[in-house]
Amino acid sequence: MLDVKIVRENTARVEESLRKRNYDLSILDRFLKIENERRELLRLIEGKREQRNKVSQEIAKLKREKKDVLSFLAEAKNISDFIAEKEERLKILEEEARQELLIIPNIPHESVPVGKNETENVEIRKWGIPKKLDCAPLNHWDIAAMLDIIDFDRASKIAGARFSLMKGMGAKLERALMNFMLDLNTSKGYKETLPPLLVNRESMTGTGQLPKFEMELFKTADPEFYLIPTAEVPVTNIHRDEILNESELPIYYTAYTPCFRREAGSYGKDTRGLIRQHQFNKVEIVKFVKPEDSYDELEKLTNDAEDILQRLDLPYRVIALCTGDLGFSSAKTYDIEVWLPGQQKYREISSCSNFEDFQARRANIRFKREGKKGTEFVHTINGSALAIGRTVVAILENYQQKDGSVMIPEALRKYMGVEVIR
RNA sequence: GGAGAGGUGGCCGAGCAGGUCGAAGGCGGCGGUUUGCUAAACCGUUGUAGGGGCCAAAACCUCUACCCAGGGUUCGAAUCCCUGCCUCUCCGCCA
Repeated sequence: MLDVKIVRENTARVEESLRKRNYDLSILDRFLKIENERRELLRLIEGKREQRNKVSQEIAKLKREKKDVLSFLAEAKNISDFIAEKEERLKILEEEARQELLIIPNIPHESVPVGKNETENVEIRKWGIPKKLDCAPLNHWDIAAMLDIIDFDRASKIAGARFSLMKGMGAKLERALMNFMLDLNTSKGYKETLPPLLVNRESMTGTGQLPKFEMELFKTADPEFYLIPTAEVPVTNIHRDEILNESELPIYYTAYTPCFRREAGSYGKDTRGLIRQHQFNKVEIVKFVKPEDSYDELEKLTNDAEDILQRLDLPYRVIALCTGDLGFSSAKTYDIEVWLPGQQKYREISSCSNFEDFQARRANIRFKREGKKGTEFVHTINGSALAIGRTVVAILENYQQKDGSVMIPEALRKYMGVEVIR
């Protein structure tokens, strides 16, 4: 959520932001129209309330002196009736203004490249060289079928499309990756957490999934909970409605969780294999930082996610999302894309974003500076480190061998207990 | 699932036979006195948001709202009534 003051007093900046993101400018006009009416009405009501409070105090005084108050009662009643009527309208306006404000996206940072869509994202750096395989590269689902470590057919019997059943060394590979990633992240100062996978509406609104993206979420009926699409949601909400001390910052968390996504609107995309699932495992890293540090911290967080790929010796590149591809809540995002020989393409395996104070304002996460009056919103940053299903894909495809077996990356062997899956 | 207790400021905790209560007291924070230094003691100060005075800020003054949330009663609600949410205790059931 943007600062109402910025929207009101710095409208041009918000307009530019919407234009760069290819958003319809009408959402801004709608908001401003409602907001102006709301302010005007609020002034009127506050003036009337002042009147009423004065009369009420007068009544209290007269009563104490045992004097007659009848004429004042009638006057006060009139004012109260007037206020009650106007307040109804005010409530409607307040709710409307809030709803409009909640669907205005964050303002991209000045360093974000301007562009229409994902084709105009900018490559920042590349690491590693795709290995020359001594055979024609296979897709991970063919490799997995041959090794009998992922069973998509039975998964669809049990649940449906876009689910997977990991078996044997496949299941163990997922578990090994979780442990490897969590161990590495915690060694860098990220505190391990294991949060709820079902959350309430407030939490989803706090991080920006609601109200705009309801269609992308799974939801339980009674009682009503939302299944998390990423650990970002419960972990960022750890400090919702809190005031942190400056000395506590920065706070680093890491969390392994399953993630649940409807994937509505992605019919026909990545229908085979592990790339796009309704349920997948992910290790996330999240930071709460002071505003002046947030862009340095984003770079460091991105490096921390890259470190995992380097240790697994998987080639990747880092791209900066352009304004047209940037997520709703994000001010700046780096995607890390891993090389997949089976597709002969780089595919997203992590997304690292600085939300500045956009989530913090929605979720009301503030901090107090030492010796200073008042509070400020923290900046929140998070990234995948990493998406585990896609890491499995990358390992299967990059480490496949001519005989159909798959080597285990050096760093993972102590977690797997074997050097090769065959 | 059954029975009970409770949700007040950064924290703890009074107030709850409706009026001068934004709310006693304590802790913490900040400023000061004292001190070789530290501690202690003492004095003062200390909520958030929005609006107006002055739209260039800051300070100051002033108004409005906020005692879990939402409704209701009333001239007036932290206080009374209803609903919801959350927390805790006991019993039952359960991985």
